[in-house]
Amino acid sequence: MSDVDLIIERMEMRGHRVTASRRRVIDAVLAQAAHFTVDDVLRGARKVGRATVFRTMKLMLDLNLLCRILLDDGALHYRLSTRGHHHHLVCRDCGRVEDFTTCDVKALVRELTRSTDYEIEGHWLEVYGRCHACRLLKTAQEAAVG
Amino acid sequence: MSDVDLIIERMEMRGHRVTASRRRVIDAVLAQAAHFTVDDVLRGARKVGRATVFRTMKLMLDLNLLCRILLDDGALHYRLSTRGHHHHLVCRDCGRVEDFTTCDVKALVRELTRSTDYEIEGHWLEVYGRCHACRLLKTAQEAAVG
DNA sequence: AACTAGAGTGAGACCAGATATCACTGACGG
DNA sequence: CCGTCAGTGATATCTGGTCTCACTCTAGTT
Repeated sequence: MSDVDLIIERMEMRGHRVTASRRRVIDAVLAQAAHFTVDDVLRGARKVGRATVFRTMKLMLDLNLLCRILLDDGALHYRLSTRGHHHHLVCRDCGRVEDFTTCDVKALVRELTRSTDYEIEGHWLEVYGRCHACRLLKTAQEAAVG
Repeated sequence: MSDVDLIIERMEMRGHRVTASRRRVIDAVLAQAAHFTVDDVLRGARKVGRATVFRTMKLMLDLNLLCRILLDDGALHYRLSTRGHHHHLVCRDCGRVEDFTTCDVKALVRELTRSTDYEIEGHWLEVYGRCHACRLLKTAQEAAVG
């Protein structure tokens, strides 16, 4: 099943109509890079009204078809997401993103529960770094200069 | 040393003047609850210009006197912070915050480095839950209804 | 004490991301 | 075929934040 079909199916499953406008937004979202802003989608879905783009993206967020990704400067971007709970490893240079699910927070949750007496219900984790390609590039540049 | 003095000292140490306007912003920040928006500070520092409030808070952010805290709805709030790297455990009901530093991400970093070949440089972690008081309140309310 | 460079200020314009309003459209069930 | 209601889009508005620019204040220099 293609991404488009999956998205459409999930929307219909929840009783939402897949109109021409929504379809255009979905197409524009699928055409984006690893992560993007609403504005990027707006530019990619020309004939669709601003409000509808925001509404459709919020809907996709609610249906877990999109997720948000926090850049290290505090900006929130969007990203396609067809799975559930996961985190992001973002390359600070090129913006490339790897999803990962192995956040072993059990130990942390246990300790926090004990020390603070909170009932812990969720967490948000983003990891930042530099991907292999960008690291190679950087060392090559440094070698050229030095 | 009081919080005010600490903040003033750190500002002066870095060559920034502590003017009357900045002083008013600092006072307004110190008067806030666990976390707050720029707008809250704006309301608390009446005679100071909007731009100056933003500038001063950014300065305090740069000097690690403030930190940002990501609420689970994606909103970014500010919080007083006199220490370095730490994370937040936020109560979803009352907004109370506990700081903690024990984020044992070493294992995660090792695994991600191995599996993705990124050089990992940083992370952002927020934990959400319900504090003891809010839990008590909730169970009391449920008992009253049921 | 007067001078001056430069940090800091504030009113206001502007910008981006997002929501609210409201008249309209168009798809579907009866 | 009609009524209903989800969805649409133009537009206004809001919020969080930056930019600009003329101004002020202050610390250091003569």
